[in-house]
Amino acid sequence: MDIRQLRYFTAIAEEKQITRAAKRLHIAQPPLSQQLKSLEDELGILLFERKARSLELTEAGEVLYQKAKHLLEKVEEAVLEVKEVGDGLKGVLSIGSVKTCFSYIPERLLYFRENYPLVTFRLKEGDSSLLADYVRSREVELAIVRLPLDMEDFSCLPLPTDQFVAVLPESWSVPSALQTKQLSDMPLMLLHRTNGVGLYELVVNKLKEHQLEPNIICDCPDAAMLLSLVRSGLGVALLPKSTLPSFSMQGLKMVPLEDCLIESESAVIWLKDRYLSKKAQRFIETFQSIELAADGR
Amino acid sequence: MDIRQLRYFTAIAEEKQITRAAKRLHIAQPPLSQQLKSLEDELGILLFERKARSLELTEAGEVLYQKAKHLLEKVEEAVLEVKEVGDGLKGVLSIGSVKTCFSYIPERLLYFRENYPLVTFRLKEGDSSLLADYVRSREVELAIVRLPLDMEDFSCLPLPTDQFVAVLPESWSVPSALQTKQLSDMPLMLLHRTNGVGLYELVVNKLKEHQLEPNIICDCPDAAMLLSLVRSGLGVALLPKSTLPSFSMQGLKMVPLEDCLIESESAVIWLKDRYLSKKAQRFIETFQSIELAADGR
DNA sequence: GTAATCCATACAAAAAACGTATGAGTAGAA
DNA sequence: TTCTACTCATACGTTTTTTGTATGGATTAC
Repeated sequence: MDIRQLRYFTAIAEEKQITRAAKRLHIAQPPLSQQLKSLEDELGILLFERKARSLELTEAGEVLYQKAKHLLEKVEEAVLEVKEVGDGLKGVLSIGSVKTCFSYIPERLLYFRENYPLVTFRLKEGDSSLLADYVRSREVELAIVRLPLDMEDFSCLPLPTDQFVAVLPESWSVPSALQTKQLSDMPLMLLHRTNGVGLYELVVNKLKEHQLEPNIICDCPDAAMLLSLVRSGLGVALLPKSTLPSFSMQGLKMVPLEDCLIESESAVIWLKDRYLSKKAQRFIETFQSIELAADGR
Repeated sequence: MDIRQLRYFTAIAEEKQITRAAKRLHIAQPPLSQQLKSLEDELGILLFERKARSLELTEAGEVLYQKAKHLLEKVEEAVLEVKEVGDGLKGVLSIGSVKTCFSYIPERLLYFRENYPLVTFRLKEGDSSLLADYVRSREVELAIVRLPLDMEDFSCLPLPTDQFVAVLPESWSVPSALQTKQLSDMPLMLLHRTNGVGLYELVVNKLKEHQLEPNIICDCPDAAMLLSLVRSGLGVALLPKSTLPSFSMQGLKMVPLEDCLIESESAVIWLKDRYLSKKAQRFIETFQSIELAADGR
């Protein structure tokens, strides 16, 4: 039995005539007679009672007609849904993001969902090297991470570079801007990945390049913890500016670095030369178009 | 899209390998590759992610797999059910029966249902000519009727001939047997069809053949009414013997006709040279085998 | 009785599916 | 690394299936 045969059969059942059904199906009449016969032979039963002028369904034929109609509907439905999923119009998209980049997410998710309302999201977070592993193991399809990162396995879409700012306790007497060299006098606190090379090393190296010996009193993988420590007056945190919108700044003061030497780069990454779902592709396109729009401003 | 292609696809999805799936399907590997490709082309989407050693379903592939599995089950189910109905093992069988033959029914229905427990019944009643019309218009597939009847449109299975008996009020002084000629003295009551020629004419003609002028004081299409009239002492009813088991004989007395001149014939009838459902055919076979068994006694 | 319809069959052409042979790419072992 | 083993994809010829054309038989409408 065949889907085509079922279509033929239902056409005959509805037209009650092979000739008319053949016209409707845009085929000649004899093949349709034959297909009906072969279906009847295969089932070993008579589906139509051949009356003089028209064909009438037998009881078994009626049963098959009801089933076939239902089945054909289901088939159509399945094809449509599979196509939607395949075209990235529907499905679940797993994304990872480091917390310090999370401020990029909401706006873009909102925009994406306007265009693809059937796509839902599953978010994971972690530091960049963990997220890179998630991408490699397919736990997420793409991730928003801070560079540097070993990019051998990944394709990427760079996000706008991001200046580092200093975050000081509000209680401190705070200048409106800082020179980088002033930092060496202050107790610094930096983000540090649980493993791998990242921002921490970037900052330390940058400062050393300028013959500055930083006074790092704490490193921590979590920005919220870090900011709490600042709030308590322990020291000064150095963070990419884009990190801050996600956190409460109560009791804190952000101060830009006047001679900004340190910049942070972020990027959307995904597995290079491997299957990437359509919805992930569309998500990346969305990201891209938003960057372009932002550039245009 | 094709049922075969869905079968192929699910096999690949389950085996995660085209080679293994091809073995399972008893075909060579290349055609299976082709069929998969043609399915993917038709849908316009990738169903499997070609990994080095095995194929993994994409999200769209996973959706199709779930749908396909379900669809294939439904197809199997539909085929089985259609076959059952077509083989007469399942369905609704519409039967008509005149009340005076109803005593034939219960035993045979019981026996039939032992062999075909999924077949259910829809019973209609009426006089023989009405039932003949029901058969012609397909309101019932077969009917149990009293002859005579215009048999041009029908095939039939004759049932055992049936002697007429007289039914008298119990209160009357009743002989243990009657001569037919004694009937002419008595007030007779006969069944009479609402239209058409039937038992009534049969009886009247038979009596006239023997130079007996019957004294018919009532005719009535319904046996129950007729027997009520007898019970009240109005007269004597002449009925086929097989009619009586369906009715209460309280206040009545059945008396055989000694020189039984009048016989009634019944038959199962159905449309000649037209489609007859398998279940009806089986019902007729059952009837036949019961008659044979009864003859053998 | 004739024309018009409709279904079924016969046969040829076109399309689809299949099998064999073969090549390219990758994983695991030597 | 090289070699082997294994998998998938492609090319091409063969077989099977499906379709179209031509035609005959049966039935209805005029």
